[in-house]
Amino acid sequence: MTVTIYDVAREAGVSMATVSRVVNNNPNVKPATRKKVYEAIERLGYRPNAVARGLASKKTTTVGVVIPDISNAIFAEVARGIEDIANMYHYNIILCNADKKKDKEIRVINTLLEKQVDGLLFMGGAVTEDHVGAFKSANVPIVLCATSDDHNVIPSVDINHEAAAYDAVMKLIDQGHRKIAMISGTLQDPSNGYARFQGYKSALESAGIAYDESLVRIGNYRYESGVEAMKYFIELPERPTAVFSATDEMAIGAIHCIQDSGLQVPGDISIISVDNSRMASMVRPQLTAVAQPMYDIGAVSMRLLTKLMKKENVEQSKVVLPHEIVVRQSVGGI
Amino acid sequence: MTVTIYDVAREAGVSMATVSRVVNNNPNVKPATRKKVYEAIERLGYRPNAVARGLASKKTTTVGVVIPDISNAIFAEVARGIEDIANMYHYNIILCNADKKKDKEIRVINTLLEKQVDGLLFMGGAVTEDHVGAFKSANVPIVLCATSDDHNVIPSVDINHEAAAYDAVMKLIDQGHRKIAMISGTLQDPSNGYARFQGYKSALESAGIAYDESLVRIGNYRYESGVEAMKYFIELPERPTAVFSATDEMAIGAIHCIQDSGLQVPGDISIISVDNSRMASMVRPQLTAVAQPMYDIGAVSMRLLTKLMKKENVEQSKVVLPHEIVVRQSVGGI
DNA sequence: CTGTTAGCGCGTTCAA
DNA sequence: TTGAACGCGCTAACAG
Repeated sequence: MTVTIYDVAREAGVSMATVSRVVNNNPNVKPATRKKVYEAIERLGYRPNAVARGLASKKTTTVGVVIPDISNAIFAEVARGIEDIANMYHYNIILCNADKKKDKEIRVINTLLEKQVDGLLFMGGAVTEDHVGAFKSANVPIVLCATSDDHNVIPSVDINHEAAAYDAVMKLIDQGHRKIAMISGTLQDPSNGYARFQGYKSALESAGIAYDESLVRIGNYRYESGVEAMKYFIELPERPTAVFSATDEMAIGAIHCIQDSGLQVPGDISIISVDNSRMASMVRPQLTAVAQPMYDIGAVSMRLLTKLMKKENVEQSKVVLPHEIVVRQSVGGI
Repeated sequence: MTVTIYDVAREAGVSMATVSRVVNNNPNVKPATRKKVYEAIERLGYRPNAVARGLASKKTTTVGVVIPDISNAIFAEVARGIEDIANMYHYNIILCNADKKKDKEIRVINTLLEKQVDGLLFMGGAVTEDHVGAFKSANVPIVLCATSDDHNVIPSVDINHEAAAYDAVMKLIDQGHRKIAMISGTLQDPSNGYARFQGYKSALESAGIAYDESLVRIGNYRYESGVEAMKYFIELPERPTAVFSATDEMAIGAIHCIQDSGLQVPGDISIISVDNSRMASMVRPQLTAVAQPMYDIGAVSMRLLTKLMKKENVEQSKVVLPHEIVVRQSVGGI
């Protein structure tokens, strides 16, 4: 039924070792022999069995990717960066959604490890002790991707979320805004949530603006929660003149909420966010945002992982990619 | 270093066959023995090697997914549907982007097959003879997902793209429009391109409207190409009163182009599209669109694949999911 | 440059 | 209910 390396060997009149050599591009094969083997392979339609190879060589050329949610544009972009680089280095990726749920994350990490992936890219919520434990039980390299690690012990690639948020809010302050609201993600989320919230607070603080709890709403990163939050802000006795959103999508919800209630962006209220997904230029007014280089985060972390897997020594195991503010039309002066 | 089933066997004082049985939940094990084995597993931190298991059992519990581009929201949604169901049936997925490029598709299909996936989900451009050849050389089930197959010989899950387009254009016609333009995808793309274009033409025809070549522009599915196409239409001596876009994203580009040139949607020009991605309600005016149930297409095709992999007999190997028109605000009467 | 021989870690008969 | 033994298809020494 299935044709094996042994069949090819017989067909070509050589040993299976020789077939293995030509299949793996080992130079120590006489061209004539190589040709014979290729012909036999062709004739038989031989396809190497990567599972057997994996068992024998202890390498699978596949890496595990745990991701919160592939249907989220941000993560999908990261995933594309990962896969492109993986592909370039002849790795395949096993993708697992874990929705930032700790138990699900631990579970998929384990099944990925059972599948003998050569490395693991982890994108998730908080990195807890249990995560670190699971990582340590693996004897393959791990890199955190767009995820922070308080313990600072696992290689990672990310932006500085707090600084990004700080810069965004500073932009608002520079334009003269003082009453600045924030649509945040859950504070349980270290990077997209907590860190960005901290950035917001410290920007206010460094401008001497008192932090006002009533000016912060927690959303779930989605469009609808952006409009909900904004609705709340608009109904405030003294409504903010600007709002900082932790994500583009919530920002777009906020913009539409403002417009739907007869106000103008940025005329009445300015909006800024962090992400700069492709959607940012797909709104009117176009969204001013701090750019988070998602594709690059994916690509760089995969590249780092390849180095780790090859046991090359890396100078920098914690890389922080730069962010920059992309000025479009949603922020105005006061 | 790595603890194997043999180590566990020794630790528990049983044979490796017994360990294998408890790991695989074989009922023929005395509870006391089972307990001993579990304890040994715990003590040693044993993790079954799925590669070895795959070689021995000839099943990997992983399926291959070839997808055009995971960073495209539409496909990302399908992928999520796939992964959720895969997960439910304890499969993992290896994801490969192939950008609808034939040679890349063939290549990844082959590496996926080398990796001994138990099944394959194919989402791509045209299904050529070469594709069919590759599929046949596999001795695992394949299902086409959101992709059509002219030869009609491979199991598939999709909507009827032509009918969806027809319905969309009919909606416009029902509102009194006669001068209806189309922003199409490339006609080389069977489903998103050619089929939707055919639907457009046949809707016109059934309404007795002459087809006008100058009213069709080919885009690349992206936002920018939507604004390009619309710019062209607006500058026409007699501009259309409605436009049908093959995708949401191009439709949103068209809406913004119209608005940026001082016209109104739907006051001056109506817009309708096929997709109904989450973005459709993230524009003003909100986009009227024919809904393509992407998540379901993914979920159903994965479900179908599980049946095929279990050799259950399926009644319907070509499933066409229903589409429906979601009326929002971008279409008006004339 | 080529062939022989051991495993890789596990599932699966077949006996007991 | 349990164990012994074989083989899955291939890589990796080691010889020659």
